[in-house]
Amino acid sequence: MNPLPRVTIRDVAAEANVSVATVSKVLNRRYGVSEATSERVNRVIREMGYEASLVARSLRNHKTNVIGLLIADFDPFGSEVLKGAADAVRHTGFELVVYSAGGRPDEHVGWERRYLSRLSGTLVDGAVLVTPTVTDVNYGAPIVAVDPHTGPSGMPTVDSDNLRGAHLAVEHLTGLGHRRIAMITGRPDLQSARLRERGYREAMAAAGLPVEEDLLRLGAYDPEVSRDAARDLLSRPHRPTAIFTANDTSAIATMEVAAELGICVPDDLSLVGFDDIPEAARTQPPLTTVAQPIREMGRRAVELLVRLIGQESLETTHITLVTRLVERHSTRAI
Amino acid sequence: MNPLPRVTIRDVAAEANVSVATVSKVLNRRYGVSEATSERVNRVIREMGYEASLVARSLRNHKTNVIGLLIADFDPFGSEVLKGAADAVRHTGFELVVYSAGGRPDEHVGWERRYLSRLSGTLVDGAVLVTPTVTDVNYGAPIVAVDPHTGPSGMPTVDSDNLRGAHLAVEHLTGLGHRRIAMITGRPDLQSARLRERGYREAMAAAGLPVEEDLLRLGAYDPEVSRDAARDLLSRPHRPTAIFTANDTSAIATMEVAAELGICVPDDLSLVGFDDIPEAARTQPPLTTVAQPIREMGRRAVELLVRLIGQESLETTHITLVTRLVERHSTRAI
DNA sequence: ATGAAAGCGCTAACAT
DNA sequence: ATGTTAGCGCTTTCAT
Repeated sequence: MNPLPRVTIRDVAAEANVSVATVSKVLNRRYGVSEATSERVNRVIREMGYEASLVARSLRNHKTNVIGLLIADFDPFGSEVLKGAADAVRHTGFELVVYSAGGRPDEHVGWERRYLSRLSGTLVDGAVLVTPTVTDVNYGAPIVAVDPHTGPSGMPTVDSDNLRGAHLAVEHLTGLGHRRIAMITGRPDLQSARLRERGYREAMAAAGLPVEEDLLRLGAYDPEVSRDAARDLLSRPHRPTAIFTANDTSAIATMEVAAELGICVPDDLSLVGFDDIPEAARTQPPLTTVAQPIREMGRRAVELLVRLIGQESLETTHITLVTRLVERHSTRAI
Repeated sequence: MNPLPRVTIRDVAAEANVSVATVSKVLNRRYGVSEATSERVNRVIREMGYEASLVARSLRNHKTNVIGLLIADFDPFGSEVLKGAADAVRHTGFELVVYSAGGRPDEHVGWERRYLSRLSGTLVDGAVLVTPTVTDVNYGAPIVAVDPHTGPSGMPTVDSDNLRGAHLAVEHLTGLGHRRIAMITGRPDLQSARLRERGYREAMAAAGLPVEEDLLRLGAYDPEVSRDAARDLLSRPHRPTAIFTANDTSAIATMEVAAELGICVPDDLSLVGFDDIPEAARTQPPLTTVAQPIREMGRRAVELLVRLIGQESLETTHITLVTRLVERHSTRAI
């Protein structure tokens, strides 16, 4: 029952009556091993169930064939990026390992930085950072950021066109005749959230509509905060006829609050989200939202990273994917 | 732009004019370093942004404080287990790293075995295996299996009461007056799937209903295979009035096929799934299903593993969680 | 209080 | 064809 000690290359060497160097050569298919020896060593390897230690190997080589993905939380956005990355990695000969922040809030900011320095050059050949808080550092290995908190820095980045997405959302609403359009905003520390808010303001202005600051409420990409925001917005005497939320999670929270208040979506209130997470298609009514190709962002990030690792010279290291409006049933003409 | 070489303990030592041993002592808060030296070293560490390499450290110590989670695929089940595990790990002082199978089919069976031997004793102190194909091996580190393919072996296991869950599903259907109840089965290589099928047969028998072999179709826990199964079942002249599917993914596929065929759920067809993945609550109509506490399975697996790593002596290493019927709107009395 | 040196498991020069 | 050896970055005796 007690864990057996690991079988090491020395055990194999001893058992096969050769040196560890020979075993290593067999392992790595190097030349200079006779057919007979090679076969014998392989047999012993199989018999003993030996596998080279990834750790020891990493320490020696500086190539591991694994790419890391660092993610703060397994929220819907992160999970989708993850799936896309897992998908892309299949065709690359790399393996994927995922690190999640331990979760202690005090360790939150900059956690990817610590992880990275501990891993890079050793355990991973490069890493994808999902919504990282830091983007300014030069690590020991290539890094690609997906939807970073701060705007494009020197770091290779995959994001989507948040500004245009917000335009699309608001234009859809104004096109439907809405004029009192509120917004539940995202996390002010995130570039994506700021762009979505800017898009809202620009599109309102373009439609000749005044932006009433009172109609902007912080949702912080968080269900609870968004519920409060929605409750505030919807329990006013002169409430907005439409709400644009900075992400789908906020929209879903808003929908729930509306239901509690007896406000019918879309009859009494139009709602547009952002992201198009899988859940958005399954709300009641299904949510009209701005789709970001989240999985594709994960996929592209891995592809970019692999090329970076391979030292390919790239025309550009900033990829911005298009956003588009997905009209479902949470909006209606006024 | 080119990645800087890693800062190593030697760089720090050189910069601080001490030996690497001293730096190591400072790092690990060992006694025998003067206050002054310690402070100086710490300053240099901060200035250089040094972090000890996880790899080198693992190779030396044989304790890493990280637990691994091995998962074949980020499917809904696996993702939920992952969330539960990530949750539980927060309170343990361990860190979680997730490995996903590369995905090449030829490498599929037994992939967790290879990973495990490469990691154990070095990179992770123990591992959680999600729906592993092998359960019979003694590795270098503690292992906990979640919903293993084969039945309980010697390996510590977390699963749920699949047999009782299937009973619940079929009893619900027979209680509603259904008699022609079909089943779309799971993957025959999985213990869980076999138990669900056995439960179906037992409950049918208990209700005095004959099991027509023709009413059993393979769904393999796979959307595509399940669609075919559903199409076959539903396009017969004398079709079943109810279908019990081995998991929710199959149920959702069946629901889609029913819609295509103009068969109304639940009016023309009652449907019961298994798992209660998040998607199940959001189908149209919402799916009646047997809930497994998937996240809790992940949580319990981590808890069990941590105790195993800590050498605690346990009363039992097999945890079976209860399943329960969640009645939503995909079933109706005949 | 500090440092020299051995060694964790492995690979790659460099012998033989 | 095979073996010897150095060294990857770190921790830990064991000197000094």
